[in-house]
Amino acid sequence: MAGDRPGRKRSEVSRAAILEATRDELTAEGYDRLSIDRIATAAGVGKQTIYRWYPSKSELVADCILAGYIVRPVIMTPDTGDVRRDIATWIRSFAKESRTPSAASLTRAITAAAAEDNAVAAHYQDQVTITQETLVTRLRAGVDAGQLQKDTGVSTVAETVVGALLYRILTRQELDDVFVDELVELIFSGIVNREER
Amino acid sequence: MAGDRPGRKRSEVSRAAILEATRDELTAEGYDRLSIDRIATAAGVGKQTIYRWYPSKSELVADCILAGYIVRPVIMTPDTGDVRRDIATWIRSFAKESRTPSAASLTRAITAAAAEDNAVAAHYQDQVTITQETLVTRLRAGVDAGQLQKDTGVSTVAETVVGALLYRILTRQELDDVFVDELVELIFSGIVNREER
Amino acid sequence: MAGDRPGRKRSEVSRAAILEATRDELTAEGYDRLSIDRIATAAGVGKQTIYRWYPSKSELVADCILAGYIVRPVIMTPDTGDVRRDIATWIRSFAKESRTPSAASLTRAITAAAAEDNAVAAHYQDQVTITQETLVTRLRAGVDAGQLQKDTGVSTVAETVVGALLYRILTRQELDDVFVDELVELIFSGIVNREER
Amino acid sequence: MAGDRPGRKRSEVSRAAILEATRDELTAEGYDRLSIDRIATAAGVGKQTIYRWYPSKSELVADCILAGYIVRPVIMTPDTGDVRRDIATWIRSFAKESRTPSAASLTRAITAAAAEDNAVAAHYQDQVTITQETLVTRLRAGVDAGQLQKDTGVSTVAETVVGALLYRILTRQELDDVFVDELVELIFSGIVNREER
DNA sequence: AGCTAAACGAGACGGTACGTCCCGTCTTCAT
DNA sequence: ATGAAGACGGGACGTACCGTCTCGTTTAGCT
Repeated sequence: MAGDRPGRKRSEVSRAAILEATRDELTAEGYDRLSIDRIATAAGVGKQTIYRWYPSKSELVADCILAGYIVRPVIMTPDTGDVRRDIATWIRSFAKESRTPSAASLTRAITAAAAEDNAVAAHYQDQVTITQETLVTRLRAGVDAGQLQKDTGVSTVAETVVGALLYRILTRQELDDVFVDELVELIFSGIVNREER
Repeated sequence: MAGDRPGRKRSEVSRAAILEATRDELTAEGYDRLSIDRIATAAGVGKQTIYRWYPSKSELVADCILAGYIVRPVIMTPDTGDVRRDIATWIRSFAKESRTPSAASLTRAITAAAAEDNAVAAHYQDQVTITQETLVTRLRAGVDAGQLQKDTGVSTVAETVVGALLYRILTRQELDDVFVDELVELIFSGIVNREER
Repeated sequence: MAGDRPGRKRSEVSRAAILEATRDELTAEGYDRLSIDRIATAAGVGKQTIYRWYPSKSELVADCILAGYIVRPVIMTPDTGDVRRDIATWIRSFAKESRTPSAASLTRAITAAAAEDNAVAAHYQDQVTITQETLVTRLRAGVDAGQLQKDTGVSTVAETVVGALLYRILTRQELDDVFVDELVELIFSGIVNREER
Repeated sequence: MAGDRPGRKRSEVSRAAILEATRDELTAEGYDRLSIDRIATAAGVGKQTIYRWYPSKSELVADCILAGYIVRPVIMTPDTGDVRRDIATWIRSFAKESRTPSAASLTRAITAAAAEDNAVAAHYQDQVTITQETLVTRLRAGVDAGQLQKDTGVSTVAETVVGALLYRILTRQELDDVFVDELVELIFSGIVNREER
């Protein structure tokens, strides 16, 4: 069989401890100030056990994301039949959850990590895609129901929404109701003045 | 007179050398791997000369932005009378410029810096605001001309556009024509299906 | 019968491989830089197989000496009837053999080991004693033959000779003919001037 | 002028602290178990300050000897006119001093160091030479006074005496009166039986 | 012209963290 | 039961940088 090599197996206990410690450090200190020494100590693990599995700080963070230690809780939206209301609810939930200081700082940290490293960026992308899934699904249902235009670039819309929200988080601006409302209005109605057409 | 203290004056040659070296390091290595020692050596300057003026890495980067060493070239748009065409042109220019590898990596580095540090974030915000200025001005003109809706949240629109573009840069996705076109369509027309109203 | 326990018996092949690898490491690197990991790899043996039999680095080296992997070839001297000539021959042989670079470095390594560790020192002492044996025997024969003084502290003489030789090896001085001749003269005749008595 | 380089000067306080800590570690742990980390901590010094001046553990120990932090107190001998008595006194003093546990362990450590490293060996040699100086001087005076044979290889005698003593220290044998007396007898009278000539 | 003082390059300092090597132990599979 | 393979918690290695602190030197304003 494949995995029947001799030698001790990888300790899942250690793996979990390392990833938890990494997430905590990331939240508390940010990506820039991550310290492998500190993570090892906090996880009660030898440094080599970290380096054995992760060639670099970024791979560690990447696995942290992959293993689901750094997740925005997936936001669900009921399908009330009114797309705009449902999407607005989703955005409002996201905004609310983002106002938690620790969530915001973890988001900033992980975004910085993604910005600086290719490997992290890939996993980050996957993770955000999952977050967007509900949004995309609801939008698609709206298209099918004829409420949204047939040729709507559903994923572009989702990305634009998430991009706008992340931008506010990164620049440390409030995700307040005014912004959310304007964003929803923008997304749905656009800015063209149709009265004078 | 103020500032007429005795002693040697701050060397502008050194200041410029430091900021240039910082920008180069930032482009090449990213914010995370910035090294003051290396900057000092590259700039041919003693470390103390850096620390005399910048209490920390982030302040240095902040001044680097402030002094215009890290700028996206301000993109101008002619007012052809057609708002949508003009905005599309602006976005397309931004996208094109962002496809330069060094511009993209510098953008990522500085965004990471902003994500991790408050002081940088503030200057970053200012800088992006300047970048958005043309966009905002053109949009406002469109509103005045009656082409756009009166209550358009002009700066929210600008932020959403920039947010979406930055998001693509951060996640290392192509800023291709399809995305740009869909973004423009989204911004102007929204996604609601007006046929079946 | 004793030792008839169940299970696989200790592999003499492994034991030999370990001791040989230890001797080689010792010669090449010295006691200070001995590495159990490297020995295990070189011997094609698991580390545990070493630790099962040797509680520490020093015990390993001690057994290495005990098992005769680290020996100065026993120097024999014919009994020509002339003690002084025979002893001189012995010393000259020892000196010659010590001029081999690998023999010298192994001697230094093992001496360092003995200096730093009690257990090694004991075995070292035994080993040197064996080396001295021929010397002591020949000296004793000389005493019996009336050529040497009756109350000669035979083992003190042997130790002094060996001590002097080792001292030259440790300090990396040549064991040249001049030194050997002076040593022999010293041992046999002493330094007192008998002419003017 | 020569030494007018820019930059902060080497801290003599740190140098002294490092050498003292090294000597203490050497006495307590031996050469093999020397730890630069521990020395740095004990000396209240950054590790780099050690590595800046000493490329390796052995260079550090070498400077420690050179700077006189590891010395056997120089043993003086009055010239009573009786060479044998004076030399015996010297040896007895050396033996007595060597019975101090810390002196013995430091001697063993430094001898191990000399055995394993060329650079240390050179300085060690110098240091021992100084120790032997008194001995050599007294012997030479004995030769001049006609008490010793004219062609006595004075330094070979000194080396043999010291070599024999060090050998006993290395192998952890007592430097008792019996040994000392036999050594003195051997050195002065040799072992040849003159009665029956 | 001489004095005082700030800024400069250079570089040593006490430290923190890095990524690697090795220690001695423990676990797993194969013989 | 023994053995090789190899992961584990931990200690030390030698290096890179941090931010601070002297140094000798240069440049300015003030007397």
